[in-house]
Amino acid sequence: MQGSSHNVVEKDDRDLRTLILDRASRLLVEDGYSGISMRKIAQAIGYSATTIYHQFGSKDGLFHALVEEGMDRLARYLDQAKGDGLAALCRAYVNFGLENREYYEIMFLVTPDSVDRYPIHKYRRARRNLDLFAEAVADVLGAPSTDLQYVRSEATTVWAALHGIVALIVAGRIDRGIGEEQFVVGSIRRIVGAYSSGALA
Amino acid sequence: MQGSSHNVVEKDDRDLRTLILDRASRLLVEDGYSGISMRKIAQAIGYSATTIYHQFGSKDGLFHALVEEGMDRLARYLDQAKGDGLAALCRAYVNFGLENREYYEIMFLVTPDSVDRYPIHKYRRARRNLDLFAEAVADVLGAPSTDLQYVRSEATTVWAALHGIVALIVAGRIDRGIGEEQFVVGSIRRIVGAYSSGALA
DNA sequence: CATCCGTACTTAACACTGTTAAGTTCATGT
DNA sequence: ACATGAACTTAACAGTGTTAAGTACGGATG
Repeated sequence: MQGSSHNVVEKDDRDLRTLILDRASRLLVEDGYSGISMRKIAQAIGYSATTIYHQFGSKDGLFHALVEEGMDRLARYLDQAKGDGLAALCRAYVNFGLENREYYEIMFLVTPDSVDRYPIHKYRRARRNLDLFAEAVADVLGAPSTDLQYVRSEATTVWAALHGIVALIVAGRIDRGIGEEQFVVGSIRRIVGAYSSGALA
Repeated sequence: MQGSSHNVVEKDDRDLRTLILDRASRLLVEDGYSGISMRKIAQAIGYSATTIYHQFGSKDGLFHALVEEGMDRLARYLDQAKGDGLAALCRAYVNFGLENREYYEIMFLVTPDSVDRYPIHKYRRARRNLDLFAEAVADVLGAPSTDLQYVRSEATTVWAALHGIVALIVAGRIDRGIGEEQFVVGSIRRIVGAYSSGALA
């Protein structure tokens, strides 16, 4: 049924595509995810909403593209902290989340009902980001890089903890009596501590 | 402007109110948050949508009531594990999240754009739940119950880690190669470990 | 009895959303 | 000159939260 979209990406389409993405990104940052709509984006670029559909197929399509861009941004944060140890990597992750709240929202907070059929290949970026944590965790644990599954699981645990931190802060659910910076620093210290001091063999 | 709602809660209104809440809860569990709408709920109980507005003021009003109910459910889970140590409390939290995904979604995952002006008094329940963690953390740390602010902050760190676990699992973002149960158990062990083995004085 | 009044509820609309069928416009190739 | 197809638009559908206006009824008051 929906096989009508030819997925045409010719030379000139690139321009329109990036124009849409740029404006959408702008509006996303300004108004948050729930503040943007296909019509608003369309109006902002001077095209009709249907044009966006011709380019991205659906709002999810545009959504995915923005998520991808967010993953790249995150990767830049993490790459910069690469090699500086687990604590630095954790801090970089949290910094990304707090400094790019709207991107964090669409990347990890919003579930557009179609998260199940996310095109898997688009998650290579996400997995690569996780692998950065796996490396750092393996380092701290005195990695037997044989058991990759185990290291990945532990890296996911670290990621979950960090995600919890960012998610609660971004959602404004942390008690105001608790200083944000102190909370972040203290939490990361706990996370790293759980892996450093010979804990759990 | 919106001061027109008399907030009338007489005898008979209780029935209709709980009728709405029951059906809404049912639909929430069956269809998830995005699957319910005022009109659908109204149709399910044989009233017009406007009637729900007369009872709850807005979708957010109904939403808040459901969140409150969810907080009670969570409290029941946590109370059952009370006194059995931090690990048991953590496990109870995660179990609640995984066994009541739709409630967890509206409680901590969905941000209805008005999370800022949540009526604070409704968060007594939420804070009480957090206090249960504070107690358990204080126990494990060899509590100087003087520094309540510090204990609360550490309890929030634990909560954040647990929230991350549930959030990622519920959102289906954990790599399928990682066993859910093993992941949960391993993560909780790390969390408890971060506080038990004389870590961080 | 008749009138008023407020409660409980409904209908109908507004402005918005994502989405799509059915065009239209227009340059290009034959 | 004609056909093709790509690029783009208009107009609509079905749905959303929300609200103004109105109806029906029951009880109190003149």
